[in-house]
Amino acid sequence: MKRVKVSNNVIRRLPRYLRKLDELNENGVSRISSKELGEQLGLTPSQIRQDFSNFGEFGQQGYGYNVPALRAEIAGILGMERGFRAILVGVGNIGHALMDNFSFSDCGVELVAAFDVKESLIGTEFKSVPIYAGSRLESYLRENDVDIAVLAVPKEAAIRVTKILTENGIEAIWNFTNIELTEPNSPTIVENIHFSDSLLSMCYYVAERMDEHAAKAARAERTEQQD
Amino acid sequence: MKRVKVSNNVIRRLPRYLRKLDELNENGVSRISSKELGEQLGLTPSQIRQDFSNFGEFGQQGYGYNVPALRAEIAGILGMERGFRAILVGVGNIGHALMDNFSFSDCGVELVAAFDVKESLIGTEFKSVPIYAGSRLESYLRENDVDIAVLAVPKEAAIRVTKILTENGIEAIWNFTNIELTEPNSPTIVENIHFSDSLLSMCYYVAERMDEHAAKAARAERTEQQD
DNA sequence: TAGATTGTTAATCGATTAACAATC
DNA sequence: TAGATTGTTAATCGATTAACAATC
Repeated sequence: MKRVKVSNNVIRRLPRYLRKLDELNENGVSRISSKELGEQLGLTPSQIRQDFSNFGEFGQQGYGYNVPALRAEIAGILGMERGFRAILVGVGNIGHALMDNFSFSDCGVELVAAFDVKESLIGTEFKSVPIYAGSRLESYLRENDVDIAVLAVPKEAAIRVTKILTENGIEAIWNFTNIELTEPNSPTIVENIHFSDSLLSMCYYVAERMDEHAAKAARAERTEQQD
Repeated sequence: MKRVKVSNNVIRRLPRYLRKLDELNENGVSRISSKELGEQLGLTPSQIRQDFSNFGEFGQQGYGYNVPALRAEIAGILGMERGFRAILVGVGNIGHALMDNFSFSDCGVELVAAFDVKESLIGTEFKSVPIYAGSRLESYLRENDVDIAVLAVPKEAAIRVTKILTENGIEAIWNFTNIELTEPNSPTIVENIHFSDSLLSMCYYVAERMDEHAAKAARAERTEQQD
């Protein structure tokens, strides 16, 4: 059982560990030390051992970690065996891309239904997930056990839909809209995928890099003139 | 000019400031204090002032910050006025969704071309962005000035395409594939959008919440039995 | 001028890294 | 047994928060 509050930084590293362990598994590696794992992930062995020790003792002195066993532990910590049920609200571009490409089941999540207002979609199925009318969202939530809502509606509809979701007891919202959903007082868990935030952060680093290059070139220029 | 290395945490907050300032602007708010901004974003006033002070003095004692001016400063810091040029590699589900829905120009980035191997797409345009054959990627990079590549190809093609991109001097890769692109030695900037990492982190918090509820219920149960 | 609020220095807090005894 | 590597305690480092003089 988890006792102490584990920091967000640690939680964010867990999926990376999981992915690396899956990769090791595929390559037939069944055993790994924190030193080796650290090198492959760009982390210190200390950090890795500290991270794991938040949840238990998964290794063995003199040996390291058993890859499949550690993988199973982390999957358990992340709740992948709990069979969380999700619905998708908004089957537009991004919603459709998620249904088609993204493997919810690889994350241990079951996508049970989708909702949209577009007449041509309502009543159809995609990859055996039924698409219902948006107007049925509220009654569906009341009548079914749903943990997670994937919010992929247009910006204008986001607030209205969020209200329906939170008022009908959804645990968590995976937010693909570009609005700030996180409310200070709300008990609903919100996880944002903000494409523009991600791109802009990257742009900062590109700009920084270019400035460094320019500064270096300017210095070289000055040095040359001095000769 | 930027002198000191600014921490990643600060950089990740900049796009949030930007979004909030845009919202304030739309609502006709032209002036804000760090106290008020902090309340709206769930940050301390101290942190906000510290963040900004990494880049300059944007406020005024006794007054606060001018919203449009601060917005412009942050946009500048993020490199939004530099006219970075991007290409999209892979016009599948997610690539197409980005072309259709995502506003590159809102981030100050110009999407100049897209590439795919699908015959029916090659030679067409989408929203006035030309789609070329994947085989033309390398020559395009040599002949054109491109800063950013948006990588939205299937998993299997990711490594091969990344090699072409890095060998032809791309500055940064916005990675939508689920593979770990970050190489320790590579000079290429990589920004990952890992859907599954995001969903799994969220699942952890959902699981934690449920465990807390269960524990509370169990405690209540025991208390009742004692009576 | 008086009140408000900045930018910055100092204090605190938390996360990462180092060290090491325990033990496989 | 000897070597390797863990889990954990202590030390360091960095980020956040608090305090306050400067000043609009």
